[in-house]
Amino acid sequence: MPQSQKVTIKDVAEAAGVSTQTVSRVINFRPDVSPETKERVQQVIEELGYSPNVIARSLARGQTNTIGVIGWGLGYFGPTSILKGIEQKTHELGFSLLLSLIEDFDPSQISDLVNNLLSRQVDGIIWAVPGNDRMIGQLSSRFAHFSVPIVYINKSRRDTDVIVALENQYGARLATDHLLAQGYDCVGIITGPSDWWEAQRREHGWREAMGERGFQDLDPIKVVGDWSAASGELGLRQLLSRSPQIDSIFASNDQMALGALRAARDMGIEIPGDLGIVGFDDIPEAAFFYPSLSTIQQNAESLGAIAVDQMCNMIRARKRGEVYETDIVWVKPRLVVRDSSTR
Amino acid sequence: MPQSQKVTIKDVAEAAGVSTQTVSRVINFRPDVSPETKERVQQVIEELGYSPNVIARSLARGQTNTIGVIGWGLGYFGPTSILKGIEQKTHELGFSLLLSLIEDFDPSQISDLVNNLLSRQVDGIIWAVPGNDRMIGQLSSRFAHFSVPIVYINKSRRDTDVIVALENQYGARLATDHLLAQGYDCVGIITGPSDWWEAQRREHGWREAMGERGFQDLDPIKVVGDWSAASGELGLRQLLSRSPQIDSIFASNDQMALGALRAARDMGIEIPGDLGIVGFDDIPEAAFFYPSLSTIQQNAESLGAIAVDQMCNMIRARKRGEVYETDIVWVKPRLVVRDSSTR
DNA sequence: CTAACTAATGTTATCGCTAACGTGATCGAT
DNA sequence: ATCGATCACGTTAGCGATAACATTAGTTAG
Repeated sequence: MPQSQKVTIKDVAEAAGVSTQTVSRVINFRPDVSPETKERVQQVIEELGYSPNVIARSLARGQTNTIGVIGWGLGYFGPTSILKGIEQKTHELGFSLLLSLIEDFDPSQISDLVNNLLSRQVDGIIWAVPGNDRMIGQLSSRFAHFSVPIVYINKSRRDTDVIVALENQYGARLATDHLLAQGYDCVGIITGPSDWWEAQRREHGWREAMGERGFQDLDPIKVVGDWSAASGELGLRQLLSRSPQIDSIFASNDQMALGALRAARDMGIEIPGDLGIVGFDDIPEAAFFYPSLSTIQQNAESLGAIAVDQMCNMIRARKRGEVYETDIVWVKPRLVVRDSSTR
Repeated sequence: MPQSQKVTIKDVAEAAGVSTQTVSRVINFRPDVSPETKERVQQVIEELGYSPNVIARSLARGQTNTIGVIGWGLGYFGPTSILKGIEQKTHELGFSLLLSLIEDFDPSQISDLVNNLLSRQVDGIIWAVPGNDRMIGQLSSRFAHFSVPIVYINKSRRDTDVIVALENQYGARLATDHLLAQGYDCVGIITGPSDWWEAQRREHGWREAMGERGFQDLDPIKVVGDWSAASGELGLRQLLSRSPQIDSIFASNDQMALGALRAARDMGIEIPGDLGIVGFDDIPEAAFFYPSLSTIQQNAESLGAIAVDQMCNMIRARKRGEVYETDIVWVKPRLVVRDSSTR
């Protein structure tokens, strides 16, 4: 029968006829308690429905077992999956997760958020905001002197950081090479906003593949979207009116690919016959688009999980006074072939 | 130049030549500090880069300004939007958010999660797990004696709870009535799992509308899905082979509607000509399906925001020793008409 | 048989902050 | 002059736990 009002370690100690320290030893599984005392205390704990006040413990220990996450883009599949992975791993490792989401990239707001997390004494911070690179640059230097470890997900290399990142460039190569191998000749791109790291890397992979194929001036067969389906729809129209030789499209995410699919259909272009399309992300709906969408599958959840792992390593190292070697962990995406790119 | 290592209120007090209590007064905007002292202290705070330790404050005040959220279904549009709404409102009101996600409905795991949140001294808990009703019944009674307020999102009425819920039944009526008004005669349903509250309410709304239209035995024109596009695809096939008179479909969410769209196309059924379809949720992609999907739009973010508002009211009331009247807040969805249902 | 050790427990001080109460100074009203 | 307010602070005692040290038996070695 757990009580509704606060039972403290003191209450337990009194009821069991021992000191609070002994109770503390029991709940922390310290060795030097006699079996009888231990049992008695545990029984009292049970009876009183005691559970330790983690806040008080945090203050005494100087460690909260909490990590802060700064995220963006719930509503997009990738970021959401990353968050999911983070949450799972966090709990698995016995930490709690303090979540902050940002809407835009206002540096002062972000500063406030970080300070907020720090004053809540988080043991570490995971930066799970996909990358406006310029702005992250600013942050990085601000974060540099912080007292807690930081792990970044999907940001470009800088020297002093731990980063977990998807091989976006490799994924884009997979997509482009696949289209070329299918017999398409000219692969256009609908890319994400140009200051996003992810967009840059994906474009870079596409440029690489196309360059090797002998294409010189790639700008006419590229258009910039904003990750939305609407921008994909518009993008395809622009691309085809500008460069009719395009016979296939690599879209930097599945939403934009969906928009392109739609535009093609409205223009009477047959897919995959007249035009091949490959997306990026493998959102769950992709297999049910018509035609089903070939895409690059990224295991975003594992990105999040790895980030948490790294974080805990850093926390542990720091506690022991060691320095955790900064590192970058790469995660490979893979190609999923469906109907939209096979003729 | 903020320091990287801990500056405490004591350091500030010493540097400013006042007592810690005075510093405390300044940082808490208490009135009884002289302007000069206040300024001096603020300056020292600035210089030292002091920011209060929220953990210590929480312990002293007996309030953490943190709310715990138990969520499910990141990856589904509705639940994710709810979480987004919760996060926004939470920060707007100056609270922090401790996030726990569950995968399945294992009662003991859930008990652990809740206890975990409680031992972290959250000021309140928001239950944002869509509803397996039976299982929530069990929880409710366990939660009853807890010391913190709880707000449920989308659960059926019980006497002692505060609930924020979408009018699912009303939404389903909108969808069904719309199809009937468009001249479709027999509206079949692909519903969600039958122990989900949302699925039940949506089915109920459909039954009501169909009942008024004179339909007696509705079971043959109903099929149960699991919210996934795959189940929607399968569902439509089953439905049509069992009851060929069906000329339109209300799908309990947009993913299943997408699956149905796909099945229809594969079977050579023309939409909306031969078959009308309406979904539920209005996921961002819905407008770009082919044909674009008519659906019931729910403002899930506001559901989350309202829940947080309610929560804070309860917290405030409790602090003042008042009892917050338990209540249920209904949010109305609306119909969005697109191509899949207009002939 | 005593010094030295171990095992099992208790005491004290702190973690960083705030609530509650205490104090001296100033000031207008009686 | 005296009193009670008010102001502007300081002091003390926690919040609920843990770390570090102290203590008391009982055990072992020499």
